[in-house]
Amino acid sequence: MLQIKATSSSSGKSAATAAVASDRPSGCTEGCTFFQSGACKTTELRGPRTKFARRQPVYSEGDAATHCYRVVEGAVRLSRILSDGHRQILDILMPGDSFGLEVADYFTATAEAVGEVVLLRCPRACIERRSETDHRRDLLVMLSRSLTAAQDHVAMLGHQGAKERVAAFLIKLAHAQNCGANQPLDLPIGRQDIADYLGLTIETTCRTMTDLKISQIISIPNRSQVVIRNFSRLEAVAEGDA
Amino acid sequence: MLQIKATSSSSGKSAATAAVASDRPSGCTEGCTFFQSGACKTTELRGPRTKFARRQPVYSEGDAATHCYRVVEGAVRLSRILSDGHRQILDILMPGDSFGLEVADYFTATAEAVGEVVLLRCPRACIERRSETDHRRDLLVMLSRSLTAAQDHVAMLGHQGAKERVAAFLIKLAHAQNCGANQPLDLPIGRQDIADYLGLTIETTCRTMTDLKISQIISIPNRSQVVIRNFSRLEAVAEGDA
DNA sequence: CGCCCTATTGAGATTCATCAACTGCGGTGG
DNA sequence: CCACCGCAGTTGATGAATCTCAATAGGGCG
Repeated sequence: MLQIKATSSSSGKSAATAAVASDRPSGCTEGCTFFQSGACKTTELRGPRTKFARRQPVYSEGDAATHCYRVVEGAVRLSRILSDGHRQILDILMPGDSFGLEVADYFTATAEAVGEVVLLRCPRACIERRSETDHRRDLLVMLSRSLTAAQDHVAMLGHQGAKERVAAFLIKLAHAQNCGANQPLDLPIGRQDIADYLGLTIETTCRTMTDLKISQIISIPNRSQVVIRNFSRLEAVAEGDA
Repeated sequence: MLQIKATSSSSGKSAATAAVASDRPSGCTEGCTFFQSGACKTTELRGPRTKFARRQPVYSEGDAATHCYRVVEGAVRLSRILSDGHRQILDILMPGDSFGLEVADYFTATAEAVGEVVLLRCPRACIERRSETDHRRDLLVMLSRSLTAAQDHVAMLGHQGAKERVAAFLIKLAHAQNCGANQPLDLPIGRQDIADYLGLTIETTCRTMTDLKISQIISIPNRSQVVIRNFSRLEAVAEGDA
């Protein structure tokens, strides 16, 4: 299996290279809306932005946790390389999602831009300093959401088969994109990434998708799009009523 | 397979029955040290305590999230029942661990006492009200720790085989109990619980443990204890160098 | 046009789940 | 004290699902 090794040196300021706006080391000031609308997925966000190119690491596992981020445009994948060389994708972050919120000195996962990505970037010092209740609360909400997502992930990996996993993934994507039946659904990541997210091999992922295609539940116009033909049958597959 | 159905009605105040101390609905006051020493695992904690008997639910999935908790004595298991009836244990909480911190209206998992358990119980209103920076920060630390634990869990379930999972579980337990080689390690939960935590069947869990025993890596004096004979070999197994 | 990379399909090996039987221990009651 | 029961754990045999290795296809780009 093709294993994607860490695509960057694991040390140091991987994020600094593509900074678009200067980040004042003392924290984001009046302009920054990082904490605003913590519960809102689609908001115009002001404040220092940073752009990342395809495959560029935002930060790597072990880097000093100096900033936290929110996705404005594009998608980011959170992953870890396990000791056996395999990669586990912990989360796919879409616009509105926050990450890097760990209250720890060093990041415990690697964050990489999937395609072109625009991020809102907030120095950790900012969080320490800002004591306004609302901001703190928003931070709690974001962390809490990440926790629930991780627990959902655990539940899925624990006792579900390949069909259930792939179906659940497609449904989750459809919800995130607000995409109904018979509308094209964009896959933000490739097959290998999907496989690493679902804890499967790329082959099993492929086969399962073709099975769904043969069953007329989805169609696959091209490699980066899927159309859900029959939502309820897809949901049935996700529930294990295959 | 024996499936443990939710052991309580899924509605309402499952936690109230065994309350030892009265909980003032307006929040825990001066006496409560829920937030103190958020980073410390072994601390004397003051404040309202609650005792739970073996198998008693602390709260159930779907209950209103009115309180959060910290384990003082004993162990608590966090679990979900999946749509196919299977159970996934999300976490085993030991003394010092906090849970129920979700910033949501309803709990997304069930918490049950494994044996006799003593908990510290803090009304959610308390969190909303207390704006002291340190408390907020402690809450963030606790949530952050839960998130990292869940991500570790995901990484394990994603790409590891049965041997790796069981070995990693034993090592994790040993660390939690500060237990070295050739010392008896207490298993706080039974085989079925271990299996549900590791995403395996009880049979596979058993077999894997006997394999470890045959390999002289561990010994099993009785069903609730394990002795790690060779720590480094166990670690090797956990890393996949079986 | 040809190359590269990703995705797909095929065949065989391996692991784990499933179904089923049995063991060992603790408690209960004759 | 022993017989019995019940439960948690263990072991065995089998099959299904997934991984692995290998070959092929297809799309984008110089």
